[in-house]
Amino acid sequence: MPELPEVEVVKQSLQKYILNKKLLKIIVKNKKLRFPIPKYLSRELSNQKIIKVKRVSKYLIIEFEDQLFLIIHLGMTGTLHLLRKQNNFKNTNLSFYHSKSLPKKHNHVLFVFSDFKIVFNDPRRFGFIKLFKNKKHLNNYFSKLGPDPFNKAFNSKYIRSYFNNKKKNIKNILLDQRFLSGIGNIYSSEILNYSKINPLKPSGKISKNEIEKIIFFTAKVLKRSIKKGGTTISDFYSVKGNKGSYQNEFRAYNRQNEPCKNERCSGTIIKINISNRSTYMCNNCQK
DNA sequence: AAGAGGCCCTGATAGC
DNA sequence: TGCTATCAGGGCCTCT
Repeated sequence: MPELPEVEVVKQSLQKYILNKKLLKIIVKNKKLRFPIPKYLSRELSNQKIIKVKRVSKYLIIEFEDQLFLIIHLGMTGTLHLLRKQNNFKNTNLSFYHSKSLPKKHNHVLFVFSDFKIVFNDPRRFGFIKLFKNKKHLNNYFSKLGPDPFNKAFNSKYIRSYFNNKKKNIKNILLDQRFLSGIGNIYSSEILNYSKINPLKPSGKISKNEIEKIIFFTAKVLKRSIKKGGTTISDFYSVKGNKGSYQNEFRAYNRQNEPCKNERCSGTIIKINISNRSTYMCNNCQK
């Protein structure tokens, strides 16, 4: 599910609550995720202070003191939820935790802080959590990823040399995290519709002008989506439980049989299948 | 060696 | 209040 904008939204909301806070402990309710959650996680991270919250590609990186780096990938359906502690019962010591959006099932991990908890929920279990004990191991893990779309390294020269005679179609290239990190199935369709490029076009045949469009619209689409709180199709929420609204601005994704929104285009959005994934494109202007 | 395809998993929805 | 098939935001692995 979550692509770069959604992970960025989660990062920004998460950071408000956990930055400079001490994690008391981690409770693992169900260790079965994409990779099993290691047993030593709570032991290593208990009573450690969080000094930085970052996003790299579709990964969240929570940095603790003493070179401990916790990586969270949300997979298709992973979400983080804030549970606030509230003391609303006068004359008693009773307290309860409140969340705006916490599902009842598939709450895998609880990160416990002094007056709130963060819950990692993931029905499909494609998400995962990893711990790296020094920066070298962390950097090594990310070394195969292509540039972030907002990084200057994602430029015309880099793209041209990467595309160099490649036969792989442009849609699959955009999804390839070794080329560019952070784009997924929704935003690849959006970017190619704005850029008026056929998703099946071999990347080696993409013109210099089209490369400029890809750079421009990638930044435009992703920034706009972050501004709108990401895309919520069914179950994406910020840590605070807010839904995104970028789905209201879709130009291609989920719009089959509807008119293309590009200026002076009378085409229709169609749904095609590329490598077993739905792809949306205009049958007129995406050449 | 690049590229295609299978697979991991649960839940929602459509059609019978 | 059935059953079955299909599809869903990702990415790793294997095979050719």
